[in-house]
Amino acid sequence: MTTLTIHEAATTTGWSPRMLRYVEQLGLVEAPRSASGYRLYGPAQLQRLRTLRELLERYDVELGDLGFALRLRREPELAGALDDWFSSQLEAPPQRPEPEMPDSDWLAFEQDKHSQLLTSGRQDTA
Amino acid sequence: MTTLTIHEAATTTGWSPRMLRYVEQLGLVEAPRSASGYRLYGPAQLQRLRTLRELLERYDVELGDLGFALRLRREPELAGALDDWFSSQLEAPPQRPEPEMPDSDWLAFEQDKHSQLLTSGRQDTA
DNA sequence: CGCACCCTGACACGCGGCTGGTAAGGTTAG
DNA sequence: CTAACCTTACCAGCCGCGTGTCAGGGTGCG
Repeated sequence: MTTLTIHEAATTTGWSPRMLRYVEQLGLVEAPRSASGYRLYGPAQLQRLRTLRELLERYDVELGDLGFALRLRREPELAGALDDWFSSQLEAPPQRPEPEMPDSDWLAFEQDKHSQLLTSGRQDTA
Repeated sequence: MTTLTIHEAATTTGWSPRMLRYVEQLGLVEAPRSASGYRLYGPAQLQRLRTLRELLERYDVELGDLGFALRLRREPELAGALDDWFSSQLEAPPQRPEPEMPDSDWLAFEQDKHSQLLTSGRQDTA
């Protein structure tokens, strides 16, 4: 069995147990649990924790940023809305149709749907 | 000339002049300047500011998050690194449909999957 | 000319994220 | 049984974000 307890995982990855739980709470590295609820860190989780650390210092990003990036992946509509908003800044002409973009078809669909939602200016909510 | 000064733009978009400068500092909405340095808000900027506001409240994101999203668009290397990291284990735990499964079983399943990811997923700076 | 606006920079302040620590209780192994 | 772990939940200090405000100086227009 190549799984470590949270304390062991902490010492070998340079995080604190507290932060391991926090990182899990952010949804970034979730350790499987034993039958009684103990977190079990396997090689995959350890590797992920180390690369996470690497990411943070190499690019000077914060856990919260990664949490947001995660959210973008879990909420395509949000990602689409942002895509749309950012693209409205570029003076480039309507370059909507992508020639080679297989996996993002469904995403493009979402974007369109929500861009219309957003640009249909309704700010009367009070 | 359909440009507004920062104070006018503020009152018509619901931001404060202070926040307009802050938003610009984050790189989110940059207004062109007059010869003497005054910010000139045109229809495009005003629309962008309103949509930004809409984004923030509709999806409950923060300006800092948007700043990070902007950074992702300006630093493809960072975006790639995140892509890489997330793809090494991205599943949706809250959506796992299995009703009840012995802990040890799905634990083994997870670990197996992750080991495979690790051994085969040699990310050679893709 | 004067007033009202703009600029940048700086300080202030509340709130919430990050991180540690601790308490109360369950689990594992000797 | 005991000791050393683990769990969750809470409280506390630090710090940065969001925001207001002020100071010192420039601009535009009646």
